[in-house]
Amino acid sequence: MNHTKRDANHDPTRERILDEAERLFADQGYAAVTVRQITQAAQTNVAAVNYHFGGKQNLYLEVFRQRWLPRARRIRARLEPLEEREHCTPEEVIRAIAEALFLGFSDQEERVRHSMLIMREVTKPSAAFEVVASEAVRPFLGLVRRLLGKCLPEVDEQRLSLYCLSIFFQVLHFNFARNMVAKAMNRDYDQDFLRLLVDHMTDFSVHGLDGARAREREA
Amino acid sequence: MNHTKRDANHDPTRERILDEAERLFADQGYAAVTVRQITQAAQTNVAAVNYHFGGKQNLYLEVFRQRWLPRARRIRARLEPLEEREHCTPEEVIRAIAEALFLGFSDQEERVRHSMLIMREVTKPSAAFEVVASEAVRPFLGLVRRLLGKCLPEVDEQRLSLYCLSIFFQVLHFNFARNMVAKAMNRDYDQDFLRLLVDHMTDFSVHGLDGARAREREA
DNA sequence: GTTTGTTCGATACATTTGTTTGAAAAACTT
DNA sequence: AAGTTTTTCAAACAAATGTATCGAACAAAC
Repeated sequence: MNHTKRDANHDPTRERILDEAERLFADQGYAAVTVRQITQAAQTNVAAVNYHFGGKQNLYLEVFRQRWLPRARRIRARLEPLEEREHCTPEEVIRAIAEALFLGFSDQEERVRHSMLIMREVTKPSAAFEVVASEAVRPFLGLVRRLLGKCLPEVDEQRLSLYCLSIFFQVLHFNFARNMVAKAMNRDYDQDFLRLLVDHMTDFSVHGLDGARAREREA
Repeated sequence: MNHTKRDANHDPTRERILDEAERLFADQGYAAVTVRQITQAAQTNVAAVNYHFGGKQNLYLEVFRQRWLPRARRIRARLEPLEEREHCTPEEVIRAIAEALFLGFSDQEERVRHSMLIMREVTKPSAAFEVVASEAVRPFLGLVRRLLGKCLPEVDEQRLSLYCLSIFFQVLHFNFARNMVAKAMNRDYDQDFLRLLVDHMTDFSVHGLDGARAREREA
């Protein structure tokens, strides 16, 4: 009855399991991770997963609900100030997106973990996909769309969506394919490189929109 | 005599296993697929995988060697005519890339399968990654770089690499995240939509390069 | 101190996993 | 047609997997 430790958010074991589970799931994917790996990393017993989460599958979902989604909301919140402004340029919007998704994490490891989990869900949707799509991806893309739409009022719906996707995909991809990028660029993925990526992304995408703006001027 | 199996050259057990294995691995990932699923789909015995390939891991590698790589080479071959031409515009290069990666497959299912396999290797590199990277990705990016470099002779190395990656990532992503795209665009991923994507990709990326061209003119 | 509810951990359990085996069947060679 | 090699299959194997059980440890309430 009493909420002694029932405030699940402060149960150390539960928290440790969530942390390690997120790390391992991001790193290896759902099927490749075993409950024993998780509990061993969290320095507890095999049964702990079933006790606290009722099974492996539910633990996976809980990772998204309690770890991934809050972070996604935090990232999105960085873009909301732009929405209140009366006017902003495409460059400002795109740079804000790039900065949010490249630099909006507390460290590199968190950024990679976050990107990996979403990429895995896109690659092989599970029950978590619905949650992620409706609670994070759709609102985020919607926000981006509104922001861009405000700058480019004459661009038609479909084209606008494509621009949003092109921008979003580039950032996502530069985040998650960092091994390939590091190899292709022959560079470390350090903070400086991330800043370079923000600049590149912004430059490339702002000009990418020029087609739309030219079309707009004609109309 | 009843040689229903041996004489049909496209029906030998080995080929069927490779086909079904590729389909399943692309669909679910290495760890999530069981040998029994594969052999059942290929209408043969569990032992067949070990007899023909020496194990699950090696079958996975063989899928890349015998199915994925040849297809990747075929795709790349579509770009090679451009290299022989004395001069070509960025638009021609980018459109050729988009067309190769969007329309260069015999059907939609093959395109999706192909994209999924590479994305999975990027997400979680296995022994196959080295093969894919050195035999397909590196040569492809190298070719794209040479083609773009020919059009934009004054752009520095690093920037050129970033442009190549931005272009490559967009196509890859539009290919593999088709569920998300279809949902965001509220459209089917049919042939018409692919052609629309080619146009968008080309338009967006050609303008994306304008920053580089402007910088080039200044120099 | 006793009770009561919660957390934890060693162990057990039933499945499922990839792989092996040995013999039958088929295909090929002579 | 007989002999040899290659291929297929059912069954078995050990290891690993997710989950369930049950009692000990613990903390708070009485």
